Amino acid sequence: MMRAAPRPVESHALQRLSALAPLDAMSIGTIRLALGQTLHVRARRDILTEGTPITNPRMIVSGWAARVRLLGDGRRQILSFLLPGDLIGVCNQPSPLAVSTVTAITEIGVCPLPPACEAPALAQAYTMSLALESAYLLDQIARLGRLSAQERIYSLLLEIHERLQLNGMAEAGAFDVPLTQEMMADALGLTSVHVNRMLQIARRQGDLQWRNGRVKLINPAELARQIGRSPARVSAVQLRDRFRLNRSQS
Amino acid sequence: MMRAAPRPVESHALQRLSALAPLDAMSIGTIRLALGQTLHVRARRDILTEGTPITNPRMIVSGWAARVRLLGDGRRQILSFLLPGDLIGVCNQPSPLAVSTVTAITEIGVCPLPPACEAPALAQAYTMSLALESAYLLDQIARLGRLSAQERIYSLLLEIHERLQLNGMAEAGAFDVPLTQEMMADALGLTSVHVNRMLQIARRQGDLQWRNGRVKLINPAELARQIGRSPARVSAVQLRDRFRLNRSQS
DNA sequence: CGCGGCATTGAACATCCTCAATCCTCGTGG
DNA sequence: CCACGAGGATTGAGGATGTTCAATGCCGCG
Repeated sequence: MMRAAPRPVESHALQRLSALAPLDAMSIGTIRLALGQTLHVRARRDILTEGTPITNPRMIVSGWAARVRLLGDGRRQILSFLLPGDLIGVCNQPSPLAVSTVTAITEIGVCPLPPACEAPALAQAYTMSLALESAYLLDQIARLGRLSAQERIYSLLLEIHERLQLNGMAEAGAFDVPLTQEMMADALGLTSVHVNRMLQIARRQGDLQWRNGRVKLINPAELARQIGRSPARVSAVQLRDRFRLNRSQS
Repeated sequence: MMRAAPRPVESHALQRLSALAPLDAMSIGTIRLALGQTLHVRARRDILTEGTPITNPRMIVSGWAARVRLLGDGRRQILSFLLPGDLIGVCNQPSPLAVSTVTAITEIGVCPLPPACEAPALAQAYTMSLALESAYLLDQIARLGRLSAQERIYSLLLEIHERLQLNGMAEAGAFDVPLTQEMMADALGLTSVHVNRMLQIARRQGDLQWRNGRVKLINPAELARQIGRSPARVSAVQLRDRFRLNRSQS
């Protein structure tokens, strides 16, 4: 499913962390060390199971994963997507349990969380990451609770766009999205049939293109305005490098 | 709206914290000190505004608040409810911004967060509290995404029941809920009209009673089974005192 | 008594779902 | 090179679940 990546794939996680906090050489060294221990997990494999003790915090290096909740009767809700640079199982409780199952969507690279004990900048980045993660969870709640199907789709794609920009995986509104319509549906509280229909409308209206797993938002800013979405902000300190790659667009 | 409480009202926050982690005398002293500085906020007042810098972390002492997201056109989503013992604006970022507006639902008592720097047990309790909070956010996502209106109502009431048990505000499946049907609707992604209809069915089926702001779940365990809900668990260490007050029931 | 806020009701309607068939694409094996 | 199979996308028809709008009831309070 995943072909060889066109560029050094580990760089995305590093780019994200260094966008979350200014990293010193020490931190970067620690990160590289951890990246060297990256292991790969096949698509569809669980890498964490709800209710299970969390042994080791990790970081997504490449590929996409999803936090999932299963309901006894087969219904499934994707709580959030995990992209390169996102953290897994980070918390400082004594005997933490996973609060959700995490499943690999594509084949993914996962490395142990670079230890932050001697790198305050890293700890800083993790704090920001957690804050962002929880902000996106709140967005997801508002999305499911109060947006129409069409709006939910735009909102989710805009979020993904925003997050992929942070780690350098999006350019000029275009980015890879290895999701089936059914996964979109499971994330958005819809059925795949309905997602399909709404996507067709979106394409017909010229709001986006979606071919071969690649999405292009024709006018992200306008879309965001239209559904009243503003980028997630969790700190008065500006995230670095954001939108750097997208100056060209409008 | 709020009458004088029948019992020492500050005890609920304390009870919650000590259920989250075993507190030493030092911690309890710190808490009492903070409780002494409790200020009151009128119902409907905002105590935090989305996008605004967070100045001081606080704790709910009495009453209910809600984390809210407003959509430009008047749509409103309640992200979560804040009950006595819940924390507000806790995070260790440098310049944190509020990610959601917090509004008082009833008149509430709020005190500064008891400082945990010299009380590791307190820090522990806060960590648990944050973990629980995020677990409940995930529940909320699954609720909005994949449950029917009827199931959402049961699920939310069960969550509230569970949380009120933790801080000693529920007994034998009965507890005060100062919510209008419209607030329920805003939390559940429904309209108040529909909440009304579903509640009538629930009452008619003998699943619950709801009079004068007091809810009684006739058979919480059976309800939970029916919608496939299990209590939130974030740590392998058992929360203390849970259900202590409810041995009588079934 | 009259007012305000909330709960309740009805009828018409929109959105989204279900079920099932069909199409498309792509990789496999003959 | 082509038939085949699998997974995903697309389509249609009918139906369920929730919404909208507007009226009415209820109840505590000044």
